[in-house]
Amino acid sequence: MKKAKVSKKDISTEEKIKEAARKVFTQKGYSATRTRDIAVEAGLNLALLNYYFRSKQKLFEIVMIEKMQKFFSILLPILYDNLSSLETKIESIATSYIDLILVNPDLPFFVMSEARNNPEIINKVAQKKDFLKNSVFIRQIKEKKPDLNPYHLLINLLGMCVFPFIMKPILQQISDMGEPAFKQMMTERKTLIPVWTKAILKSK
Amino acid sequence: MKKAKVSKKDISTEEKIKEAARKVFTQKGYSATRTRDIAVEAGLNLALLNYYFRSKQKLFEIVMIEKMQKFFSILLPILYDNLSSLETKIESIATSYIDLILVNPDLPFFVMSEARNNPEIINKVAQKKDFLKNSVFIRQIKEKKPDLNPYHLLINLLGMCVFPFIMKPILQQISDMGEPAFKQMMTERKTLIPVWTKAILKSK
DNA sequence: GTCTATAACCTGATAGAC
DNA sequence: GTCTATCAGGTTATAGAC
Repeated sequence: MKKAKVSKKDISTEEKIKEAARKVFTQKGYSATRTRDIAVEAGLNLALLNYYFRSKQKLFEIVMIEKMQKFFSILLPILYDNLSSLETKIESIATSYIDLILVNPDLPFFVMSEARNNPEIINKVAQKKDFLKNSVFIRQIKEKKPDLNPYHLLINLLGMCVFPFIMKPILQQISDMGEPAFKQMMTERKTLIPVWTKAILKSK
Repeated sequence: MKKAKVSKKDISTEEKIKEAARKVFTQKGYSATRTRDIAVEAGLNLALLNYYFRSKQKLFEIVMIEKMQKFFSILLPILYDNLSSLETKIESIATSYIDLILVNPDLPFFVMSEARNNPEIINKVAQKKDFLKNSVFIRQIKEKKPDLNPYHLLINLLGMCVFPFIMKPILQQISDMGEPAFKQMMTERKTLIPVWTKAILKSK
């Protein structure tokens, strides 16, 4: 019997495990996390993980697909929006991605990392092979700048949003930048990235 | 007794192990590699790893520091070059990084990934805490664009070089881009990134 | 559904023969 | 120096009591 109402203090054991799994897997990756870590994080014992999910692998795949969807669910509707201009799309992507990642700082690294170990999993969430090629976004770039490979621009845009978070551990070691300064910088980037991207579009 | 001459077919066992360790560790990361994988890759047996290097951890640290140095050894001399202009530095960084990573495609991910698990290790290779802040490069950006946080530009520049390699597994799944097209794109970027970076510098 | 205890397996490291 | 065999400890998964 499932409960109809779920308050913060009254979540199902299954959900407790998932929540703990989300946290530990995204922080440490598949190989480095032990099922014990998840059990402890959830305040439960090991046996329950296997009772609710058959194995570490199964539990991981659930979390993985969820996170992948989170990562792509921002991109997809914007890329395929027929009504908005290219400029508007660029602004939307920058703002939504940075806001998303500020709240989920481990997300980009986790997605990139596990996509490497298991590239097929991307197909489970990103429909057809050439969904990028046929997007409105790519078409709009081609119209604006026919001589440029449009993927360059998409990579730059995503990179400017995502890469700072990936480089953060190194950046904080080799500079005097603390956590508040980093967040401040990422907030600035929400308005700067569209300006820069447009400058790139206009260049030479 | 060490040999004076070392041909390709006549490398020491120690070096065979190191070479195998480089390959497996950079591909799979610390946690996911088993010492057995390295032994097989080297065409040797497990016991020899512990004979030459005391433990998995020790062997890893050797590889890790080596790779870190490889990654930073490009940046350092350019950042501190008193003679070259900012524009020249930008061109040097783009060209050298992309050339380096085209030959070592797993390098950036490995460095970012393991720097996360073990941030202190960066200090073993990147001298003092504020070596970035006092660099000629950062000073030159400040002169050219006093209103901009100079780290923005460095992050953009590095990101444009490095991020495509990090995103490659995803990119190849969601687009029709194969290996030759990817390499072609990265070669194009060697000349495009400086153009874009200068456009960013000139932007409002 | 939840727990403790344990099985079954894997992995890093070592002993000891050659 | 190199190998085979094996240990010791940890990890995933399951059995069985409650």
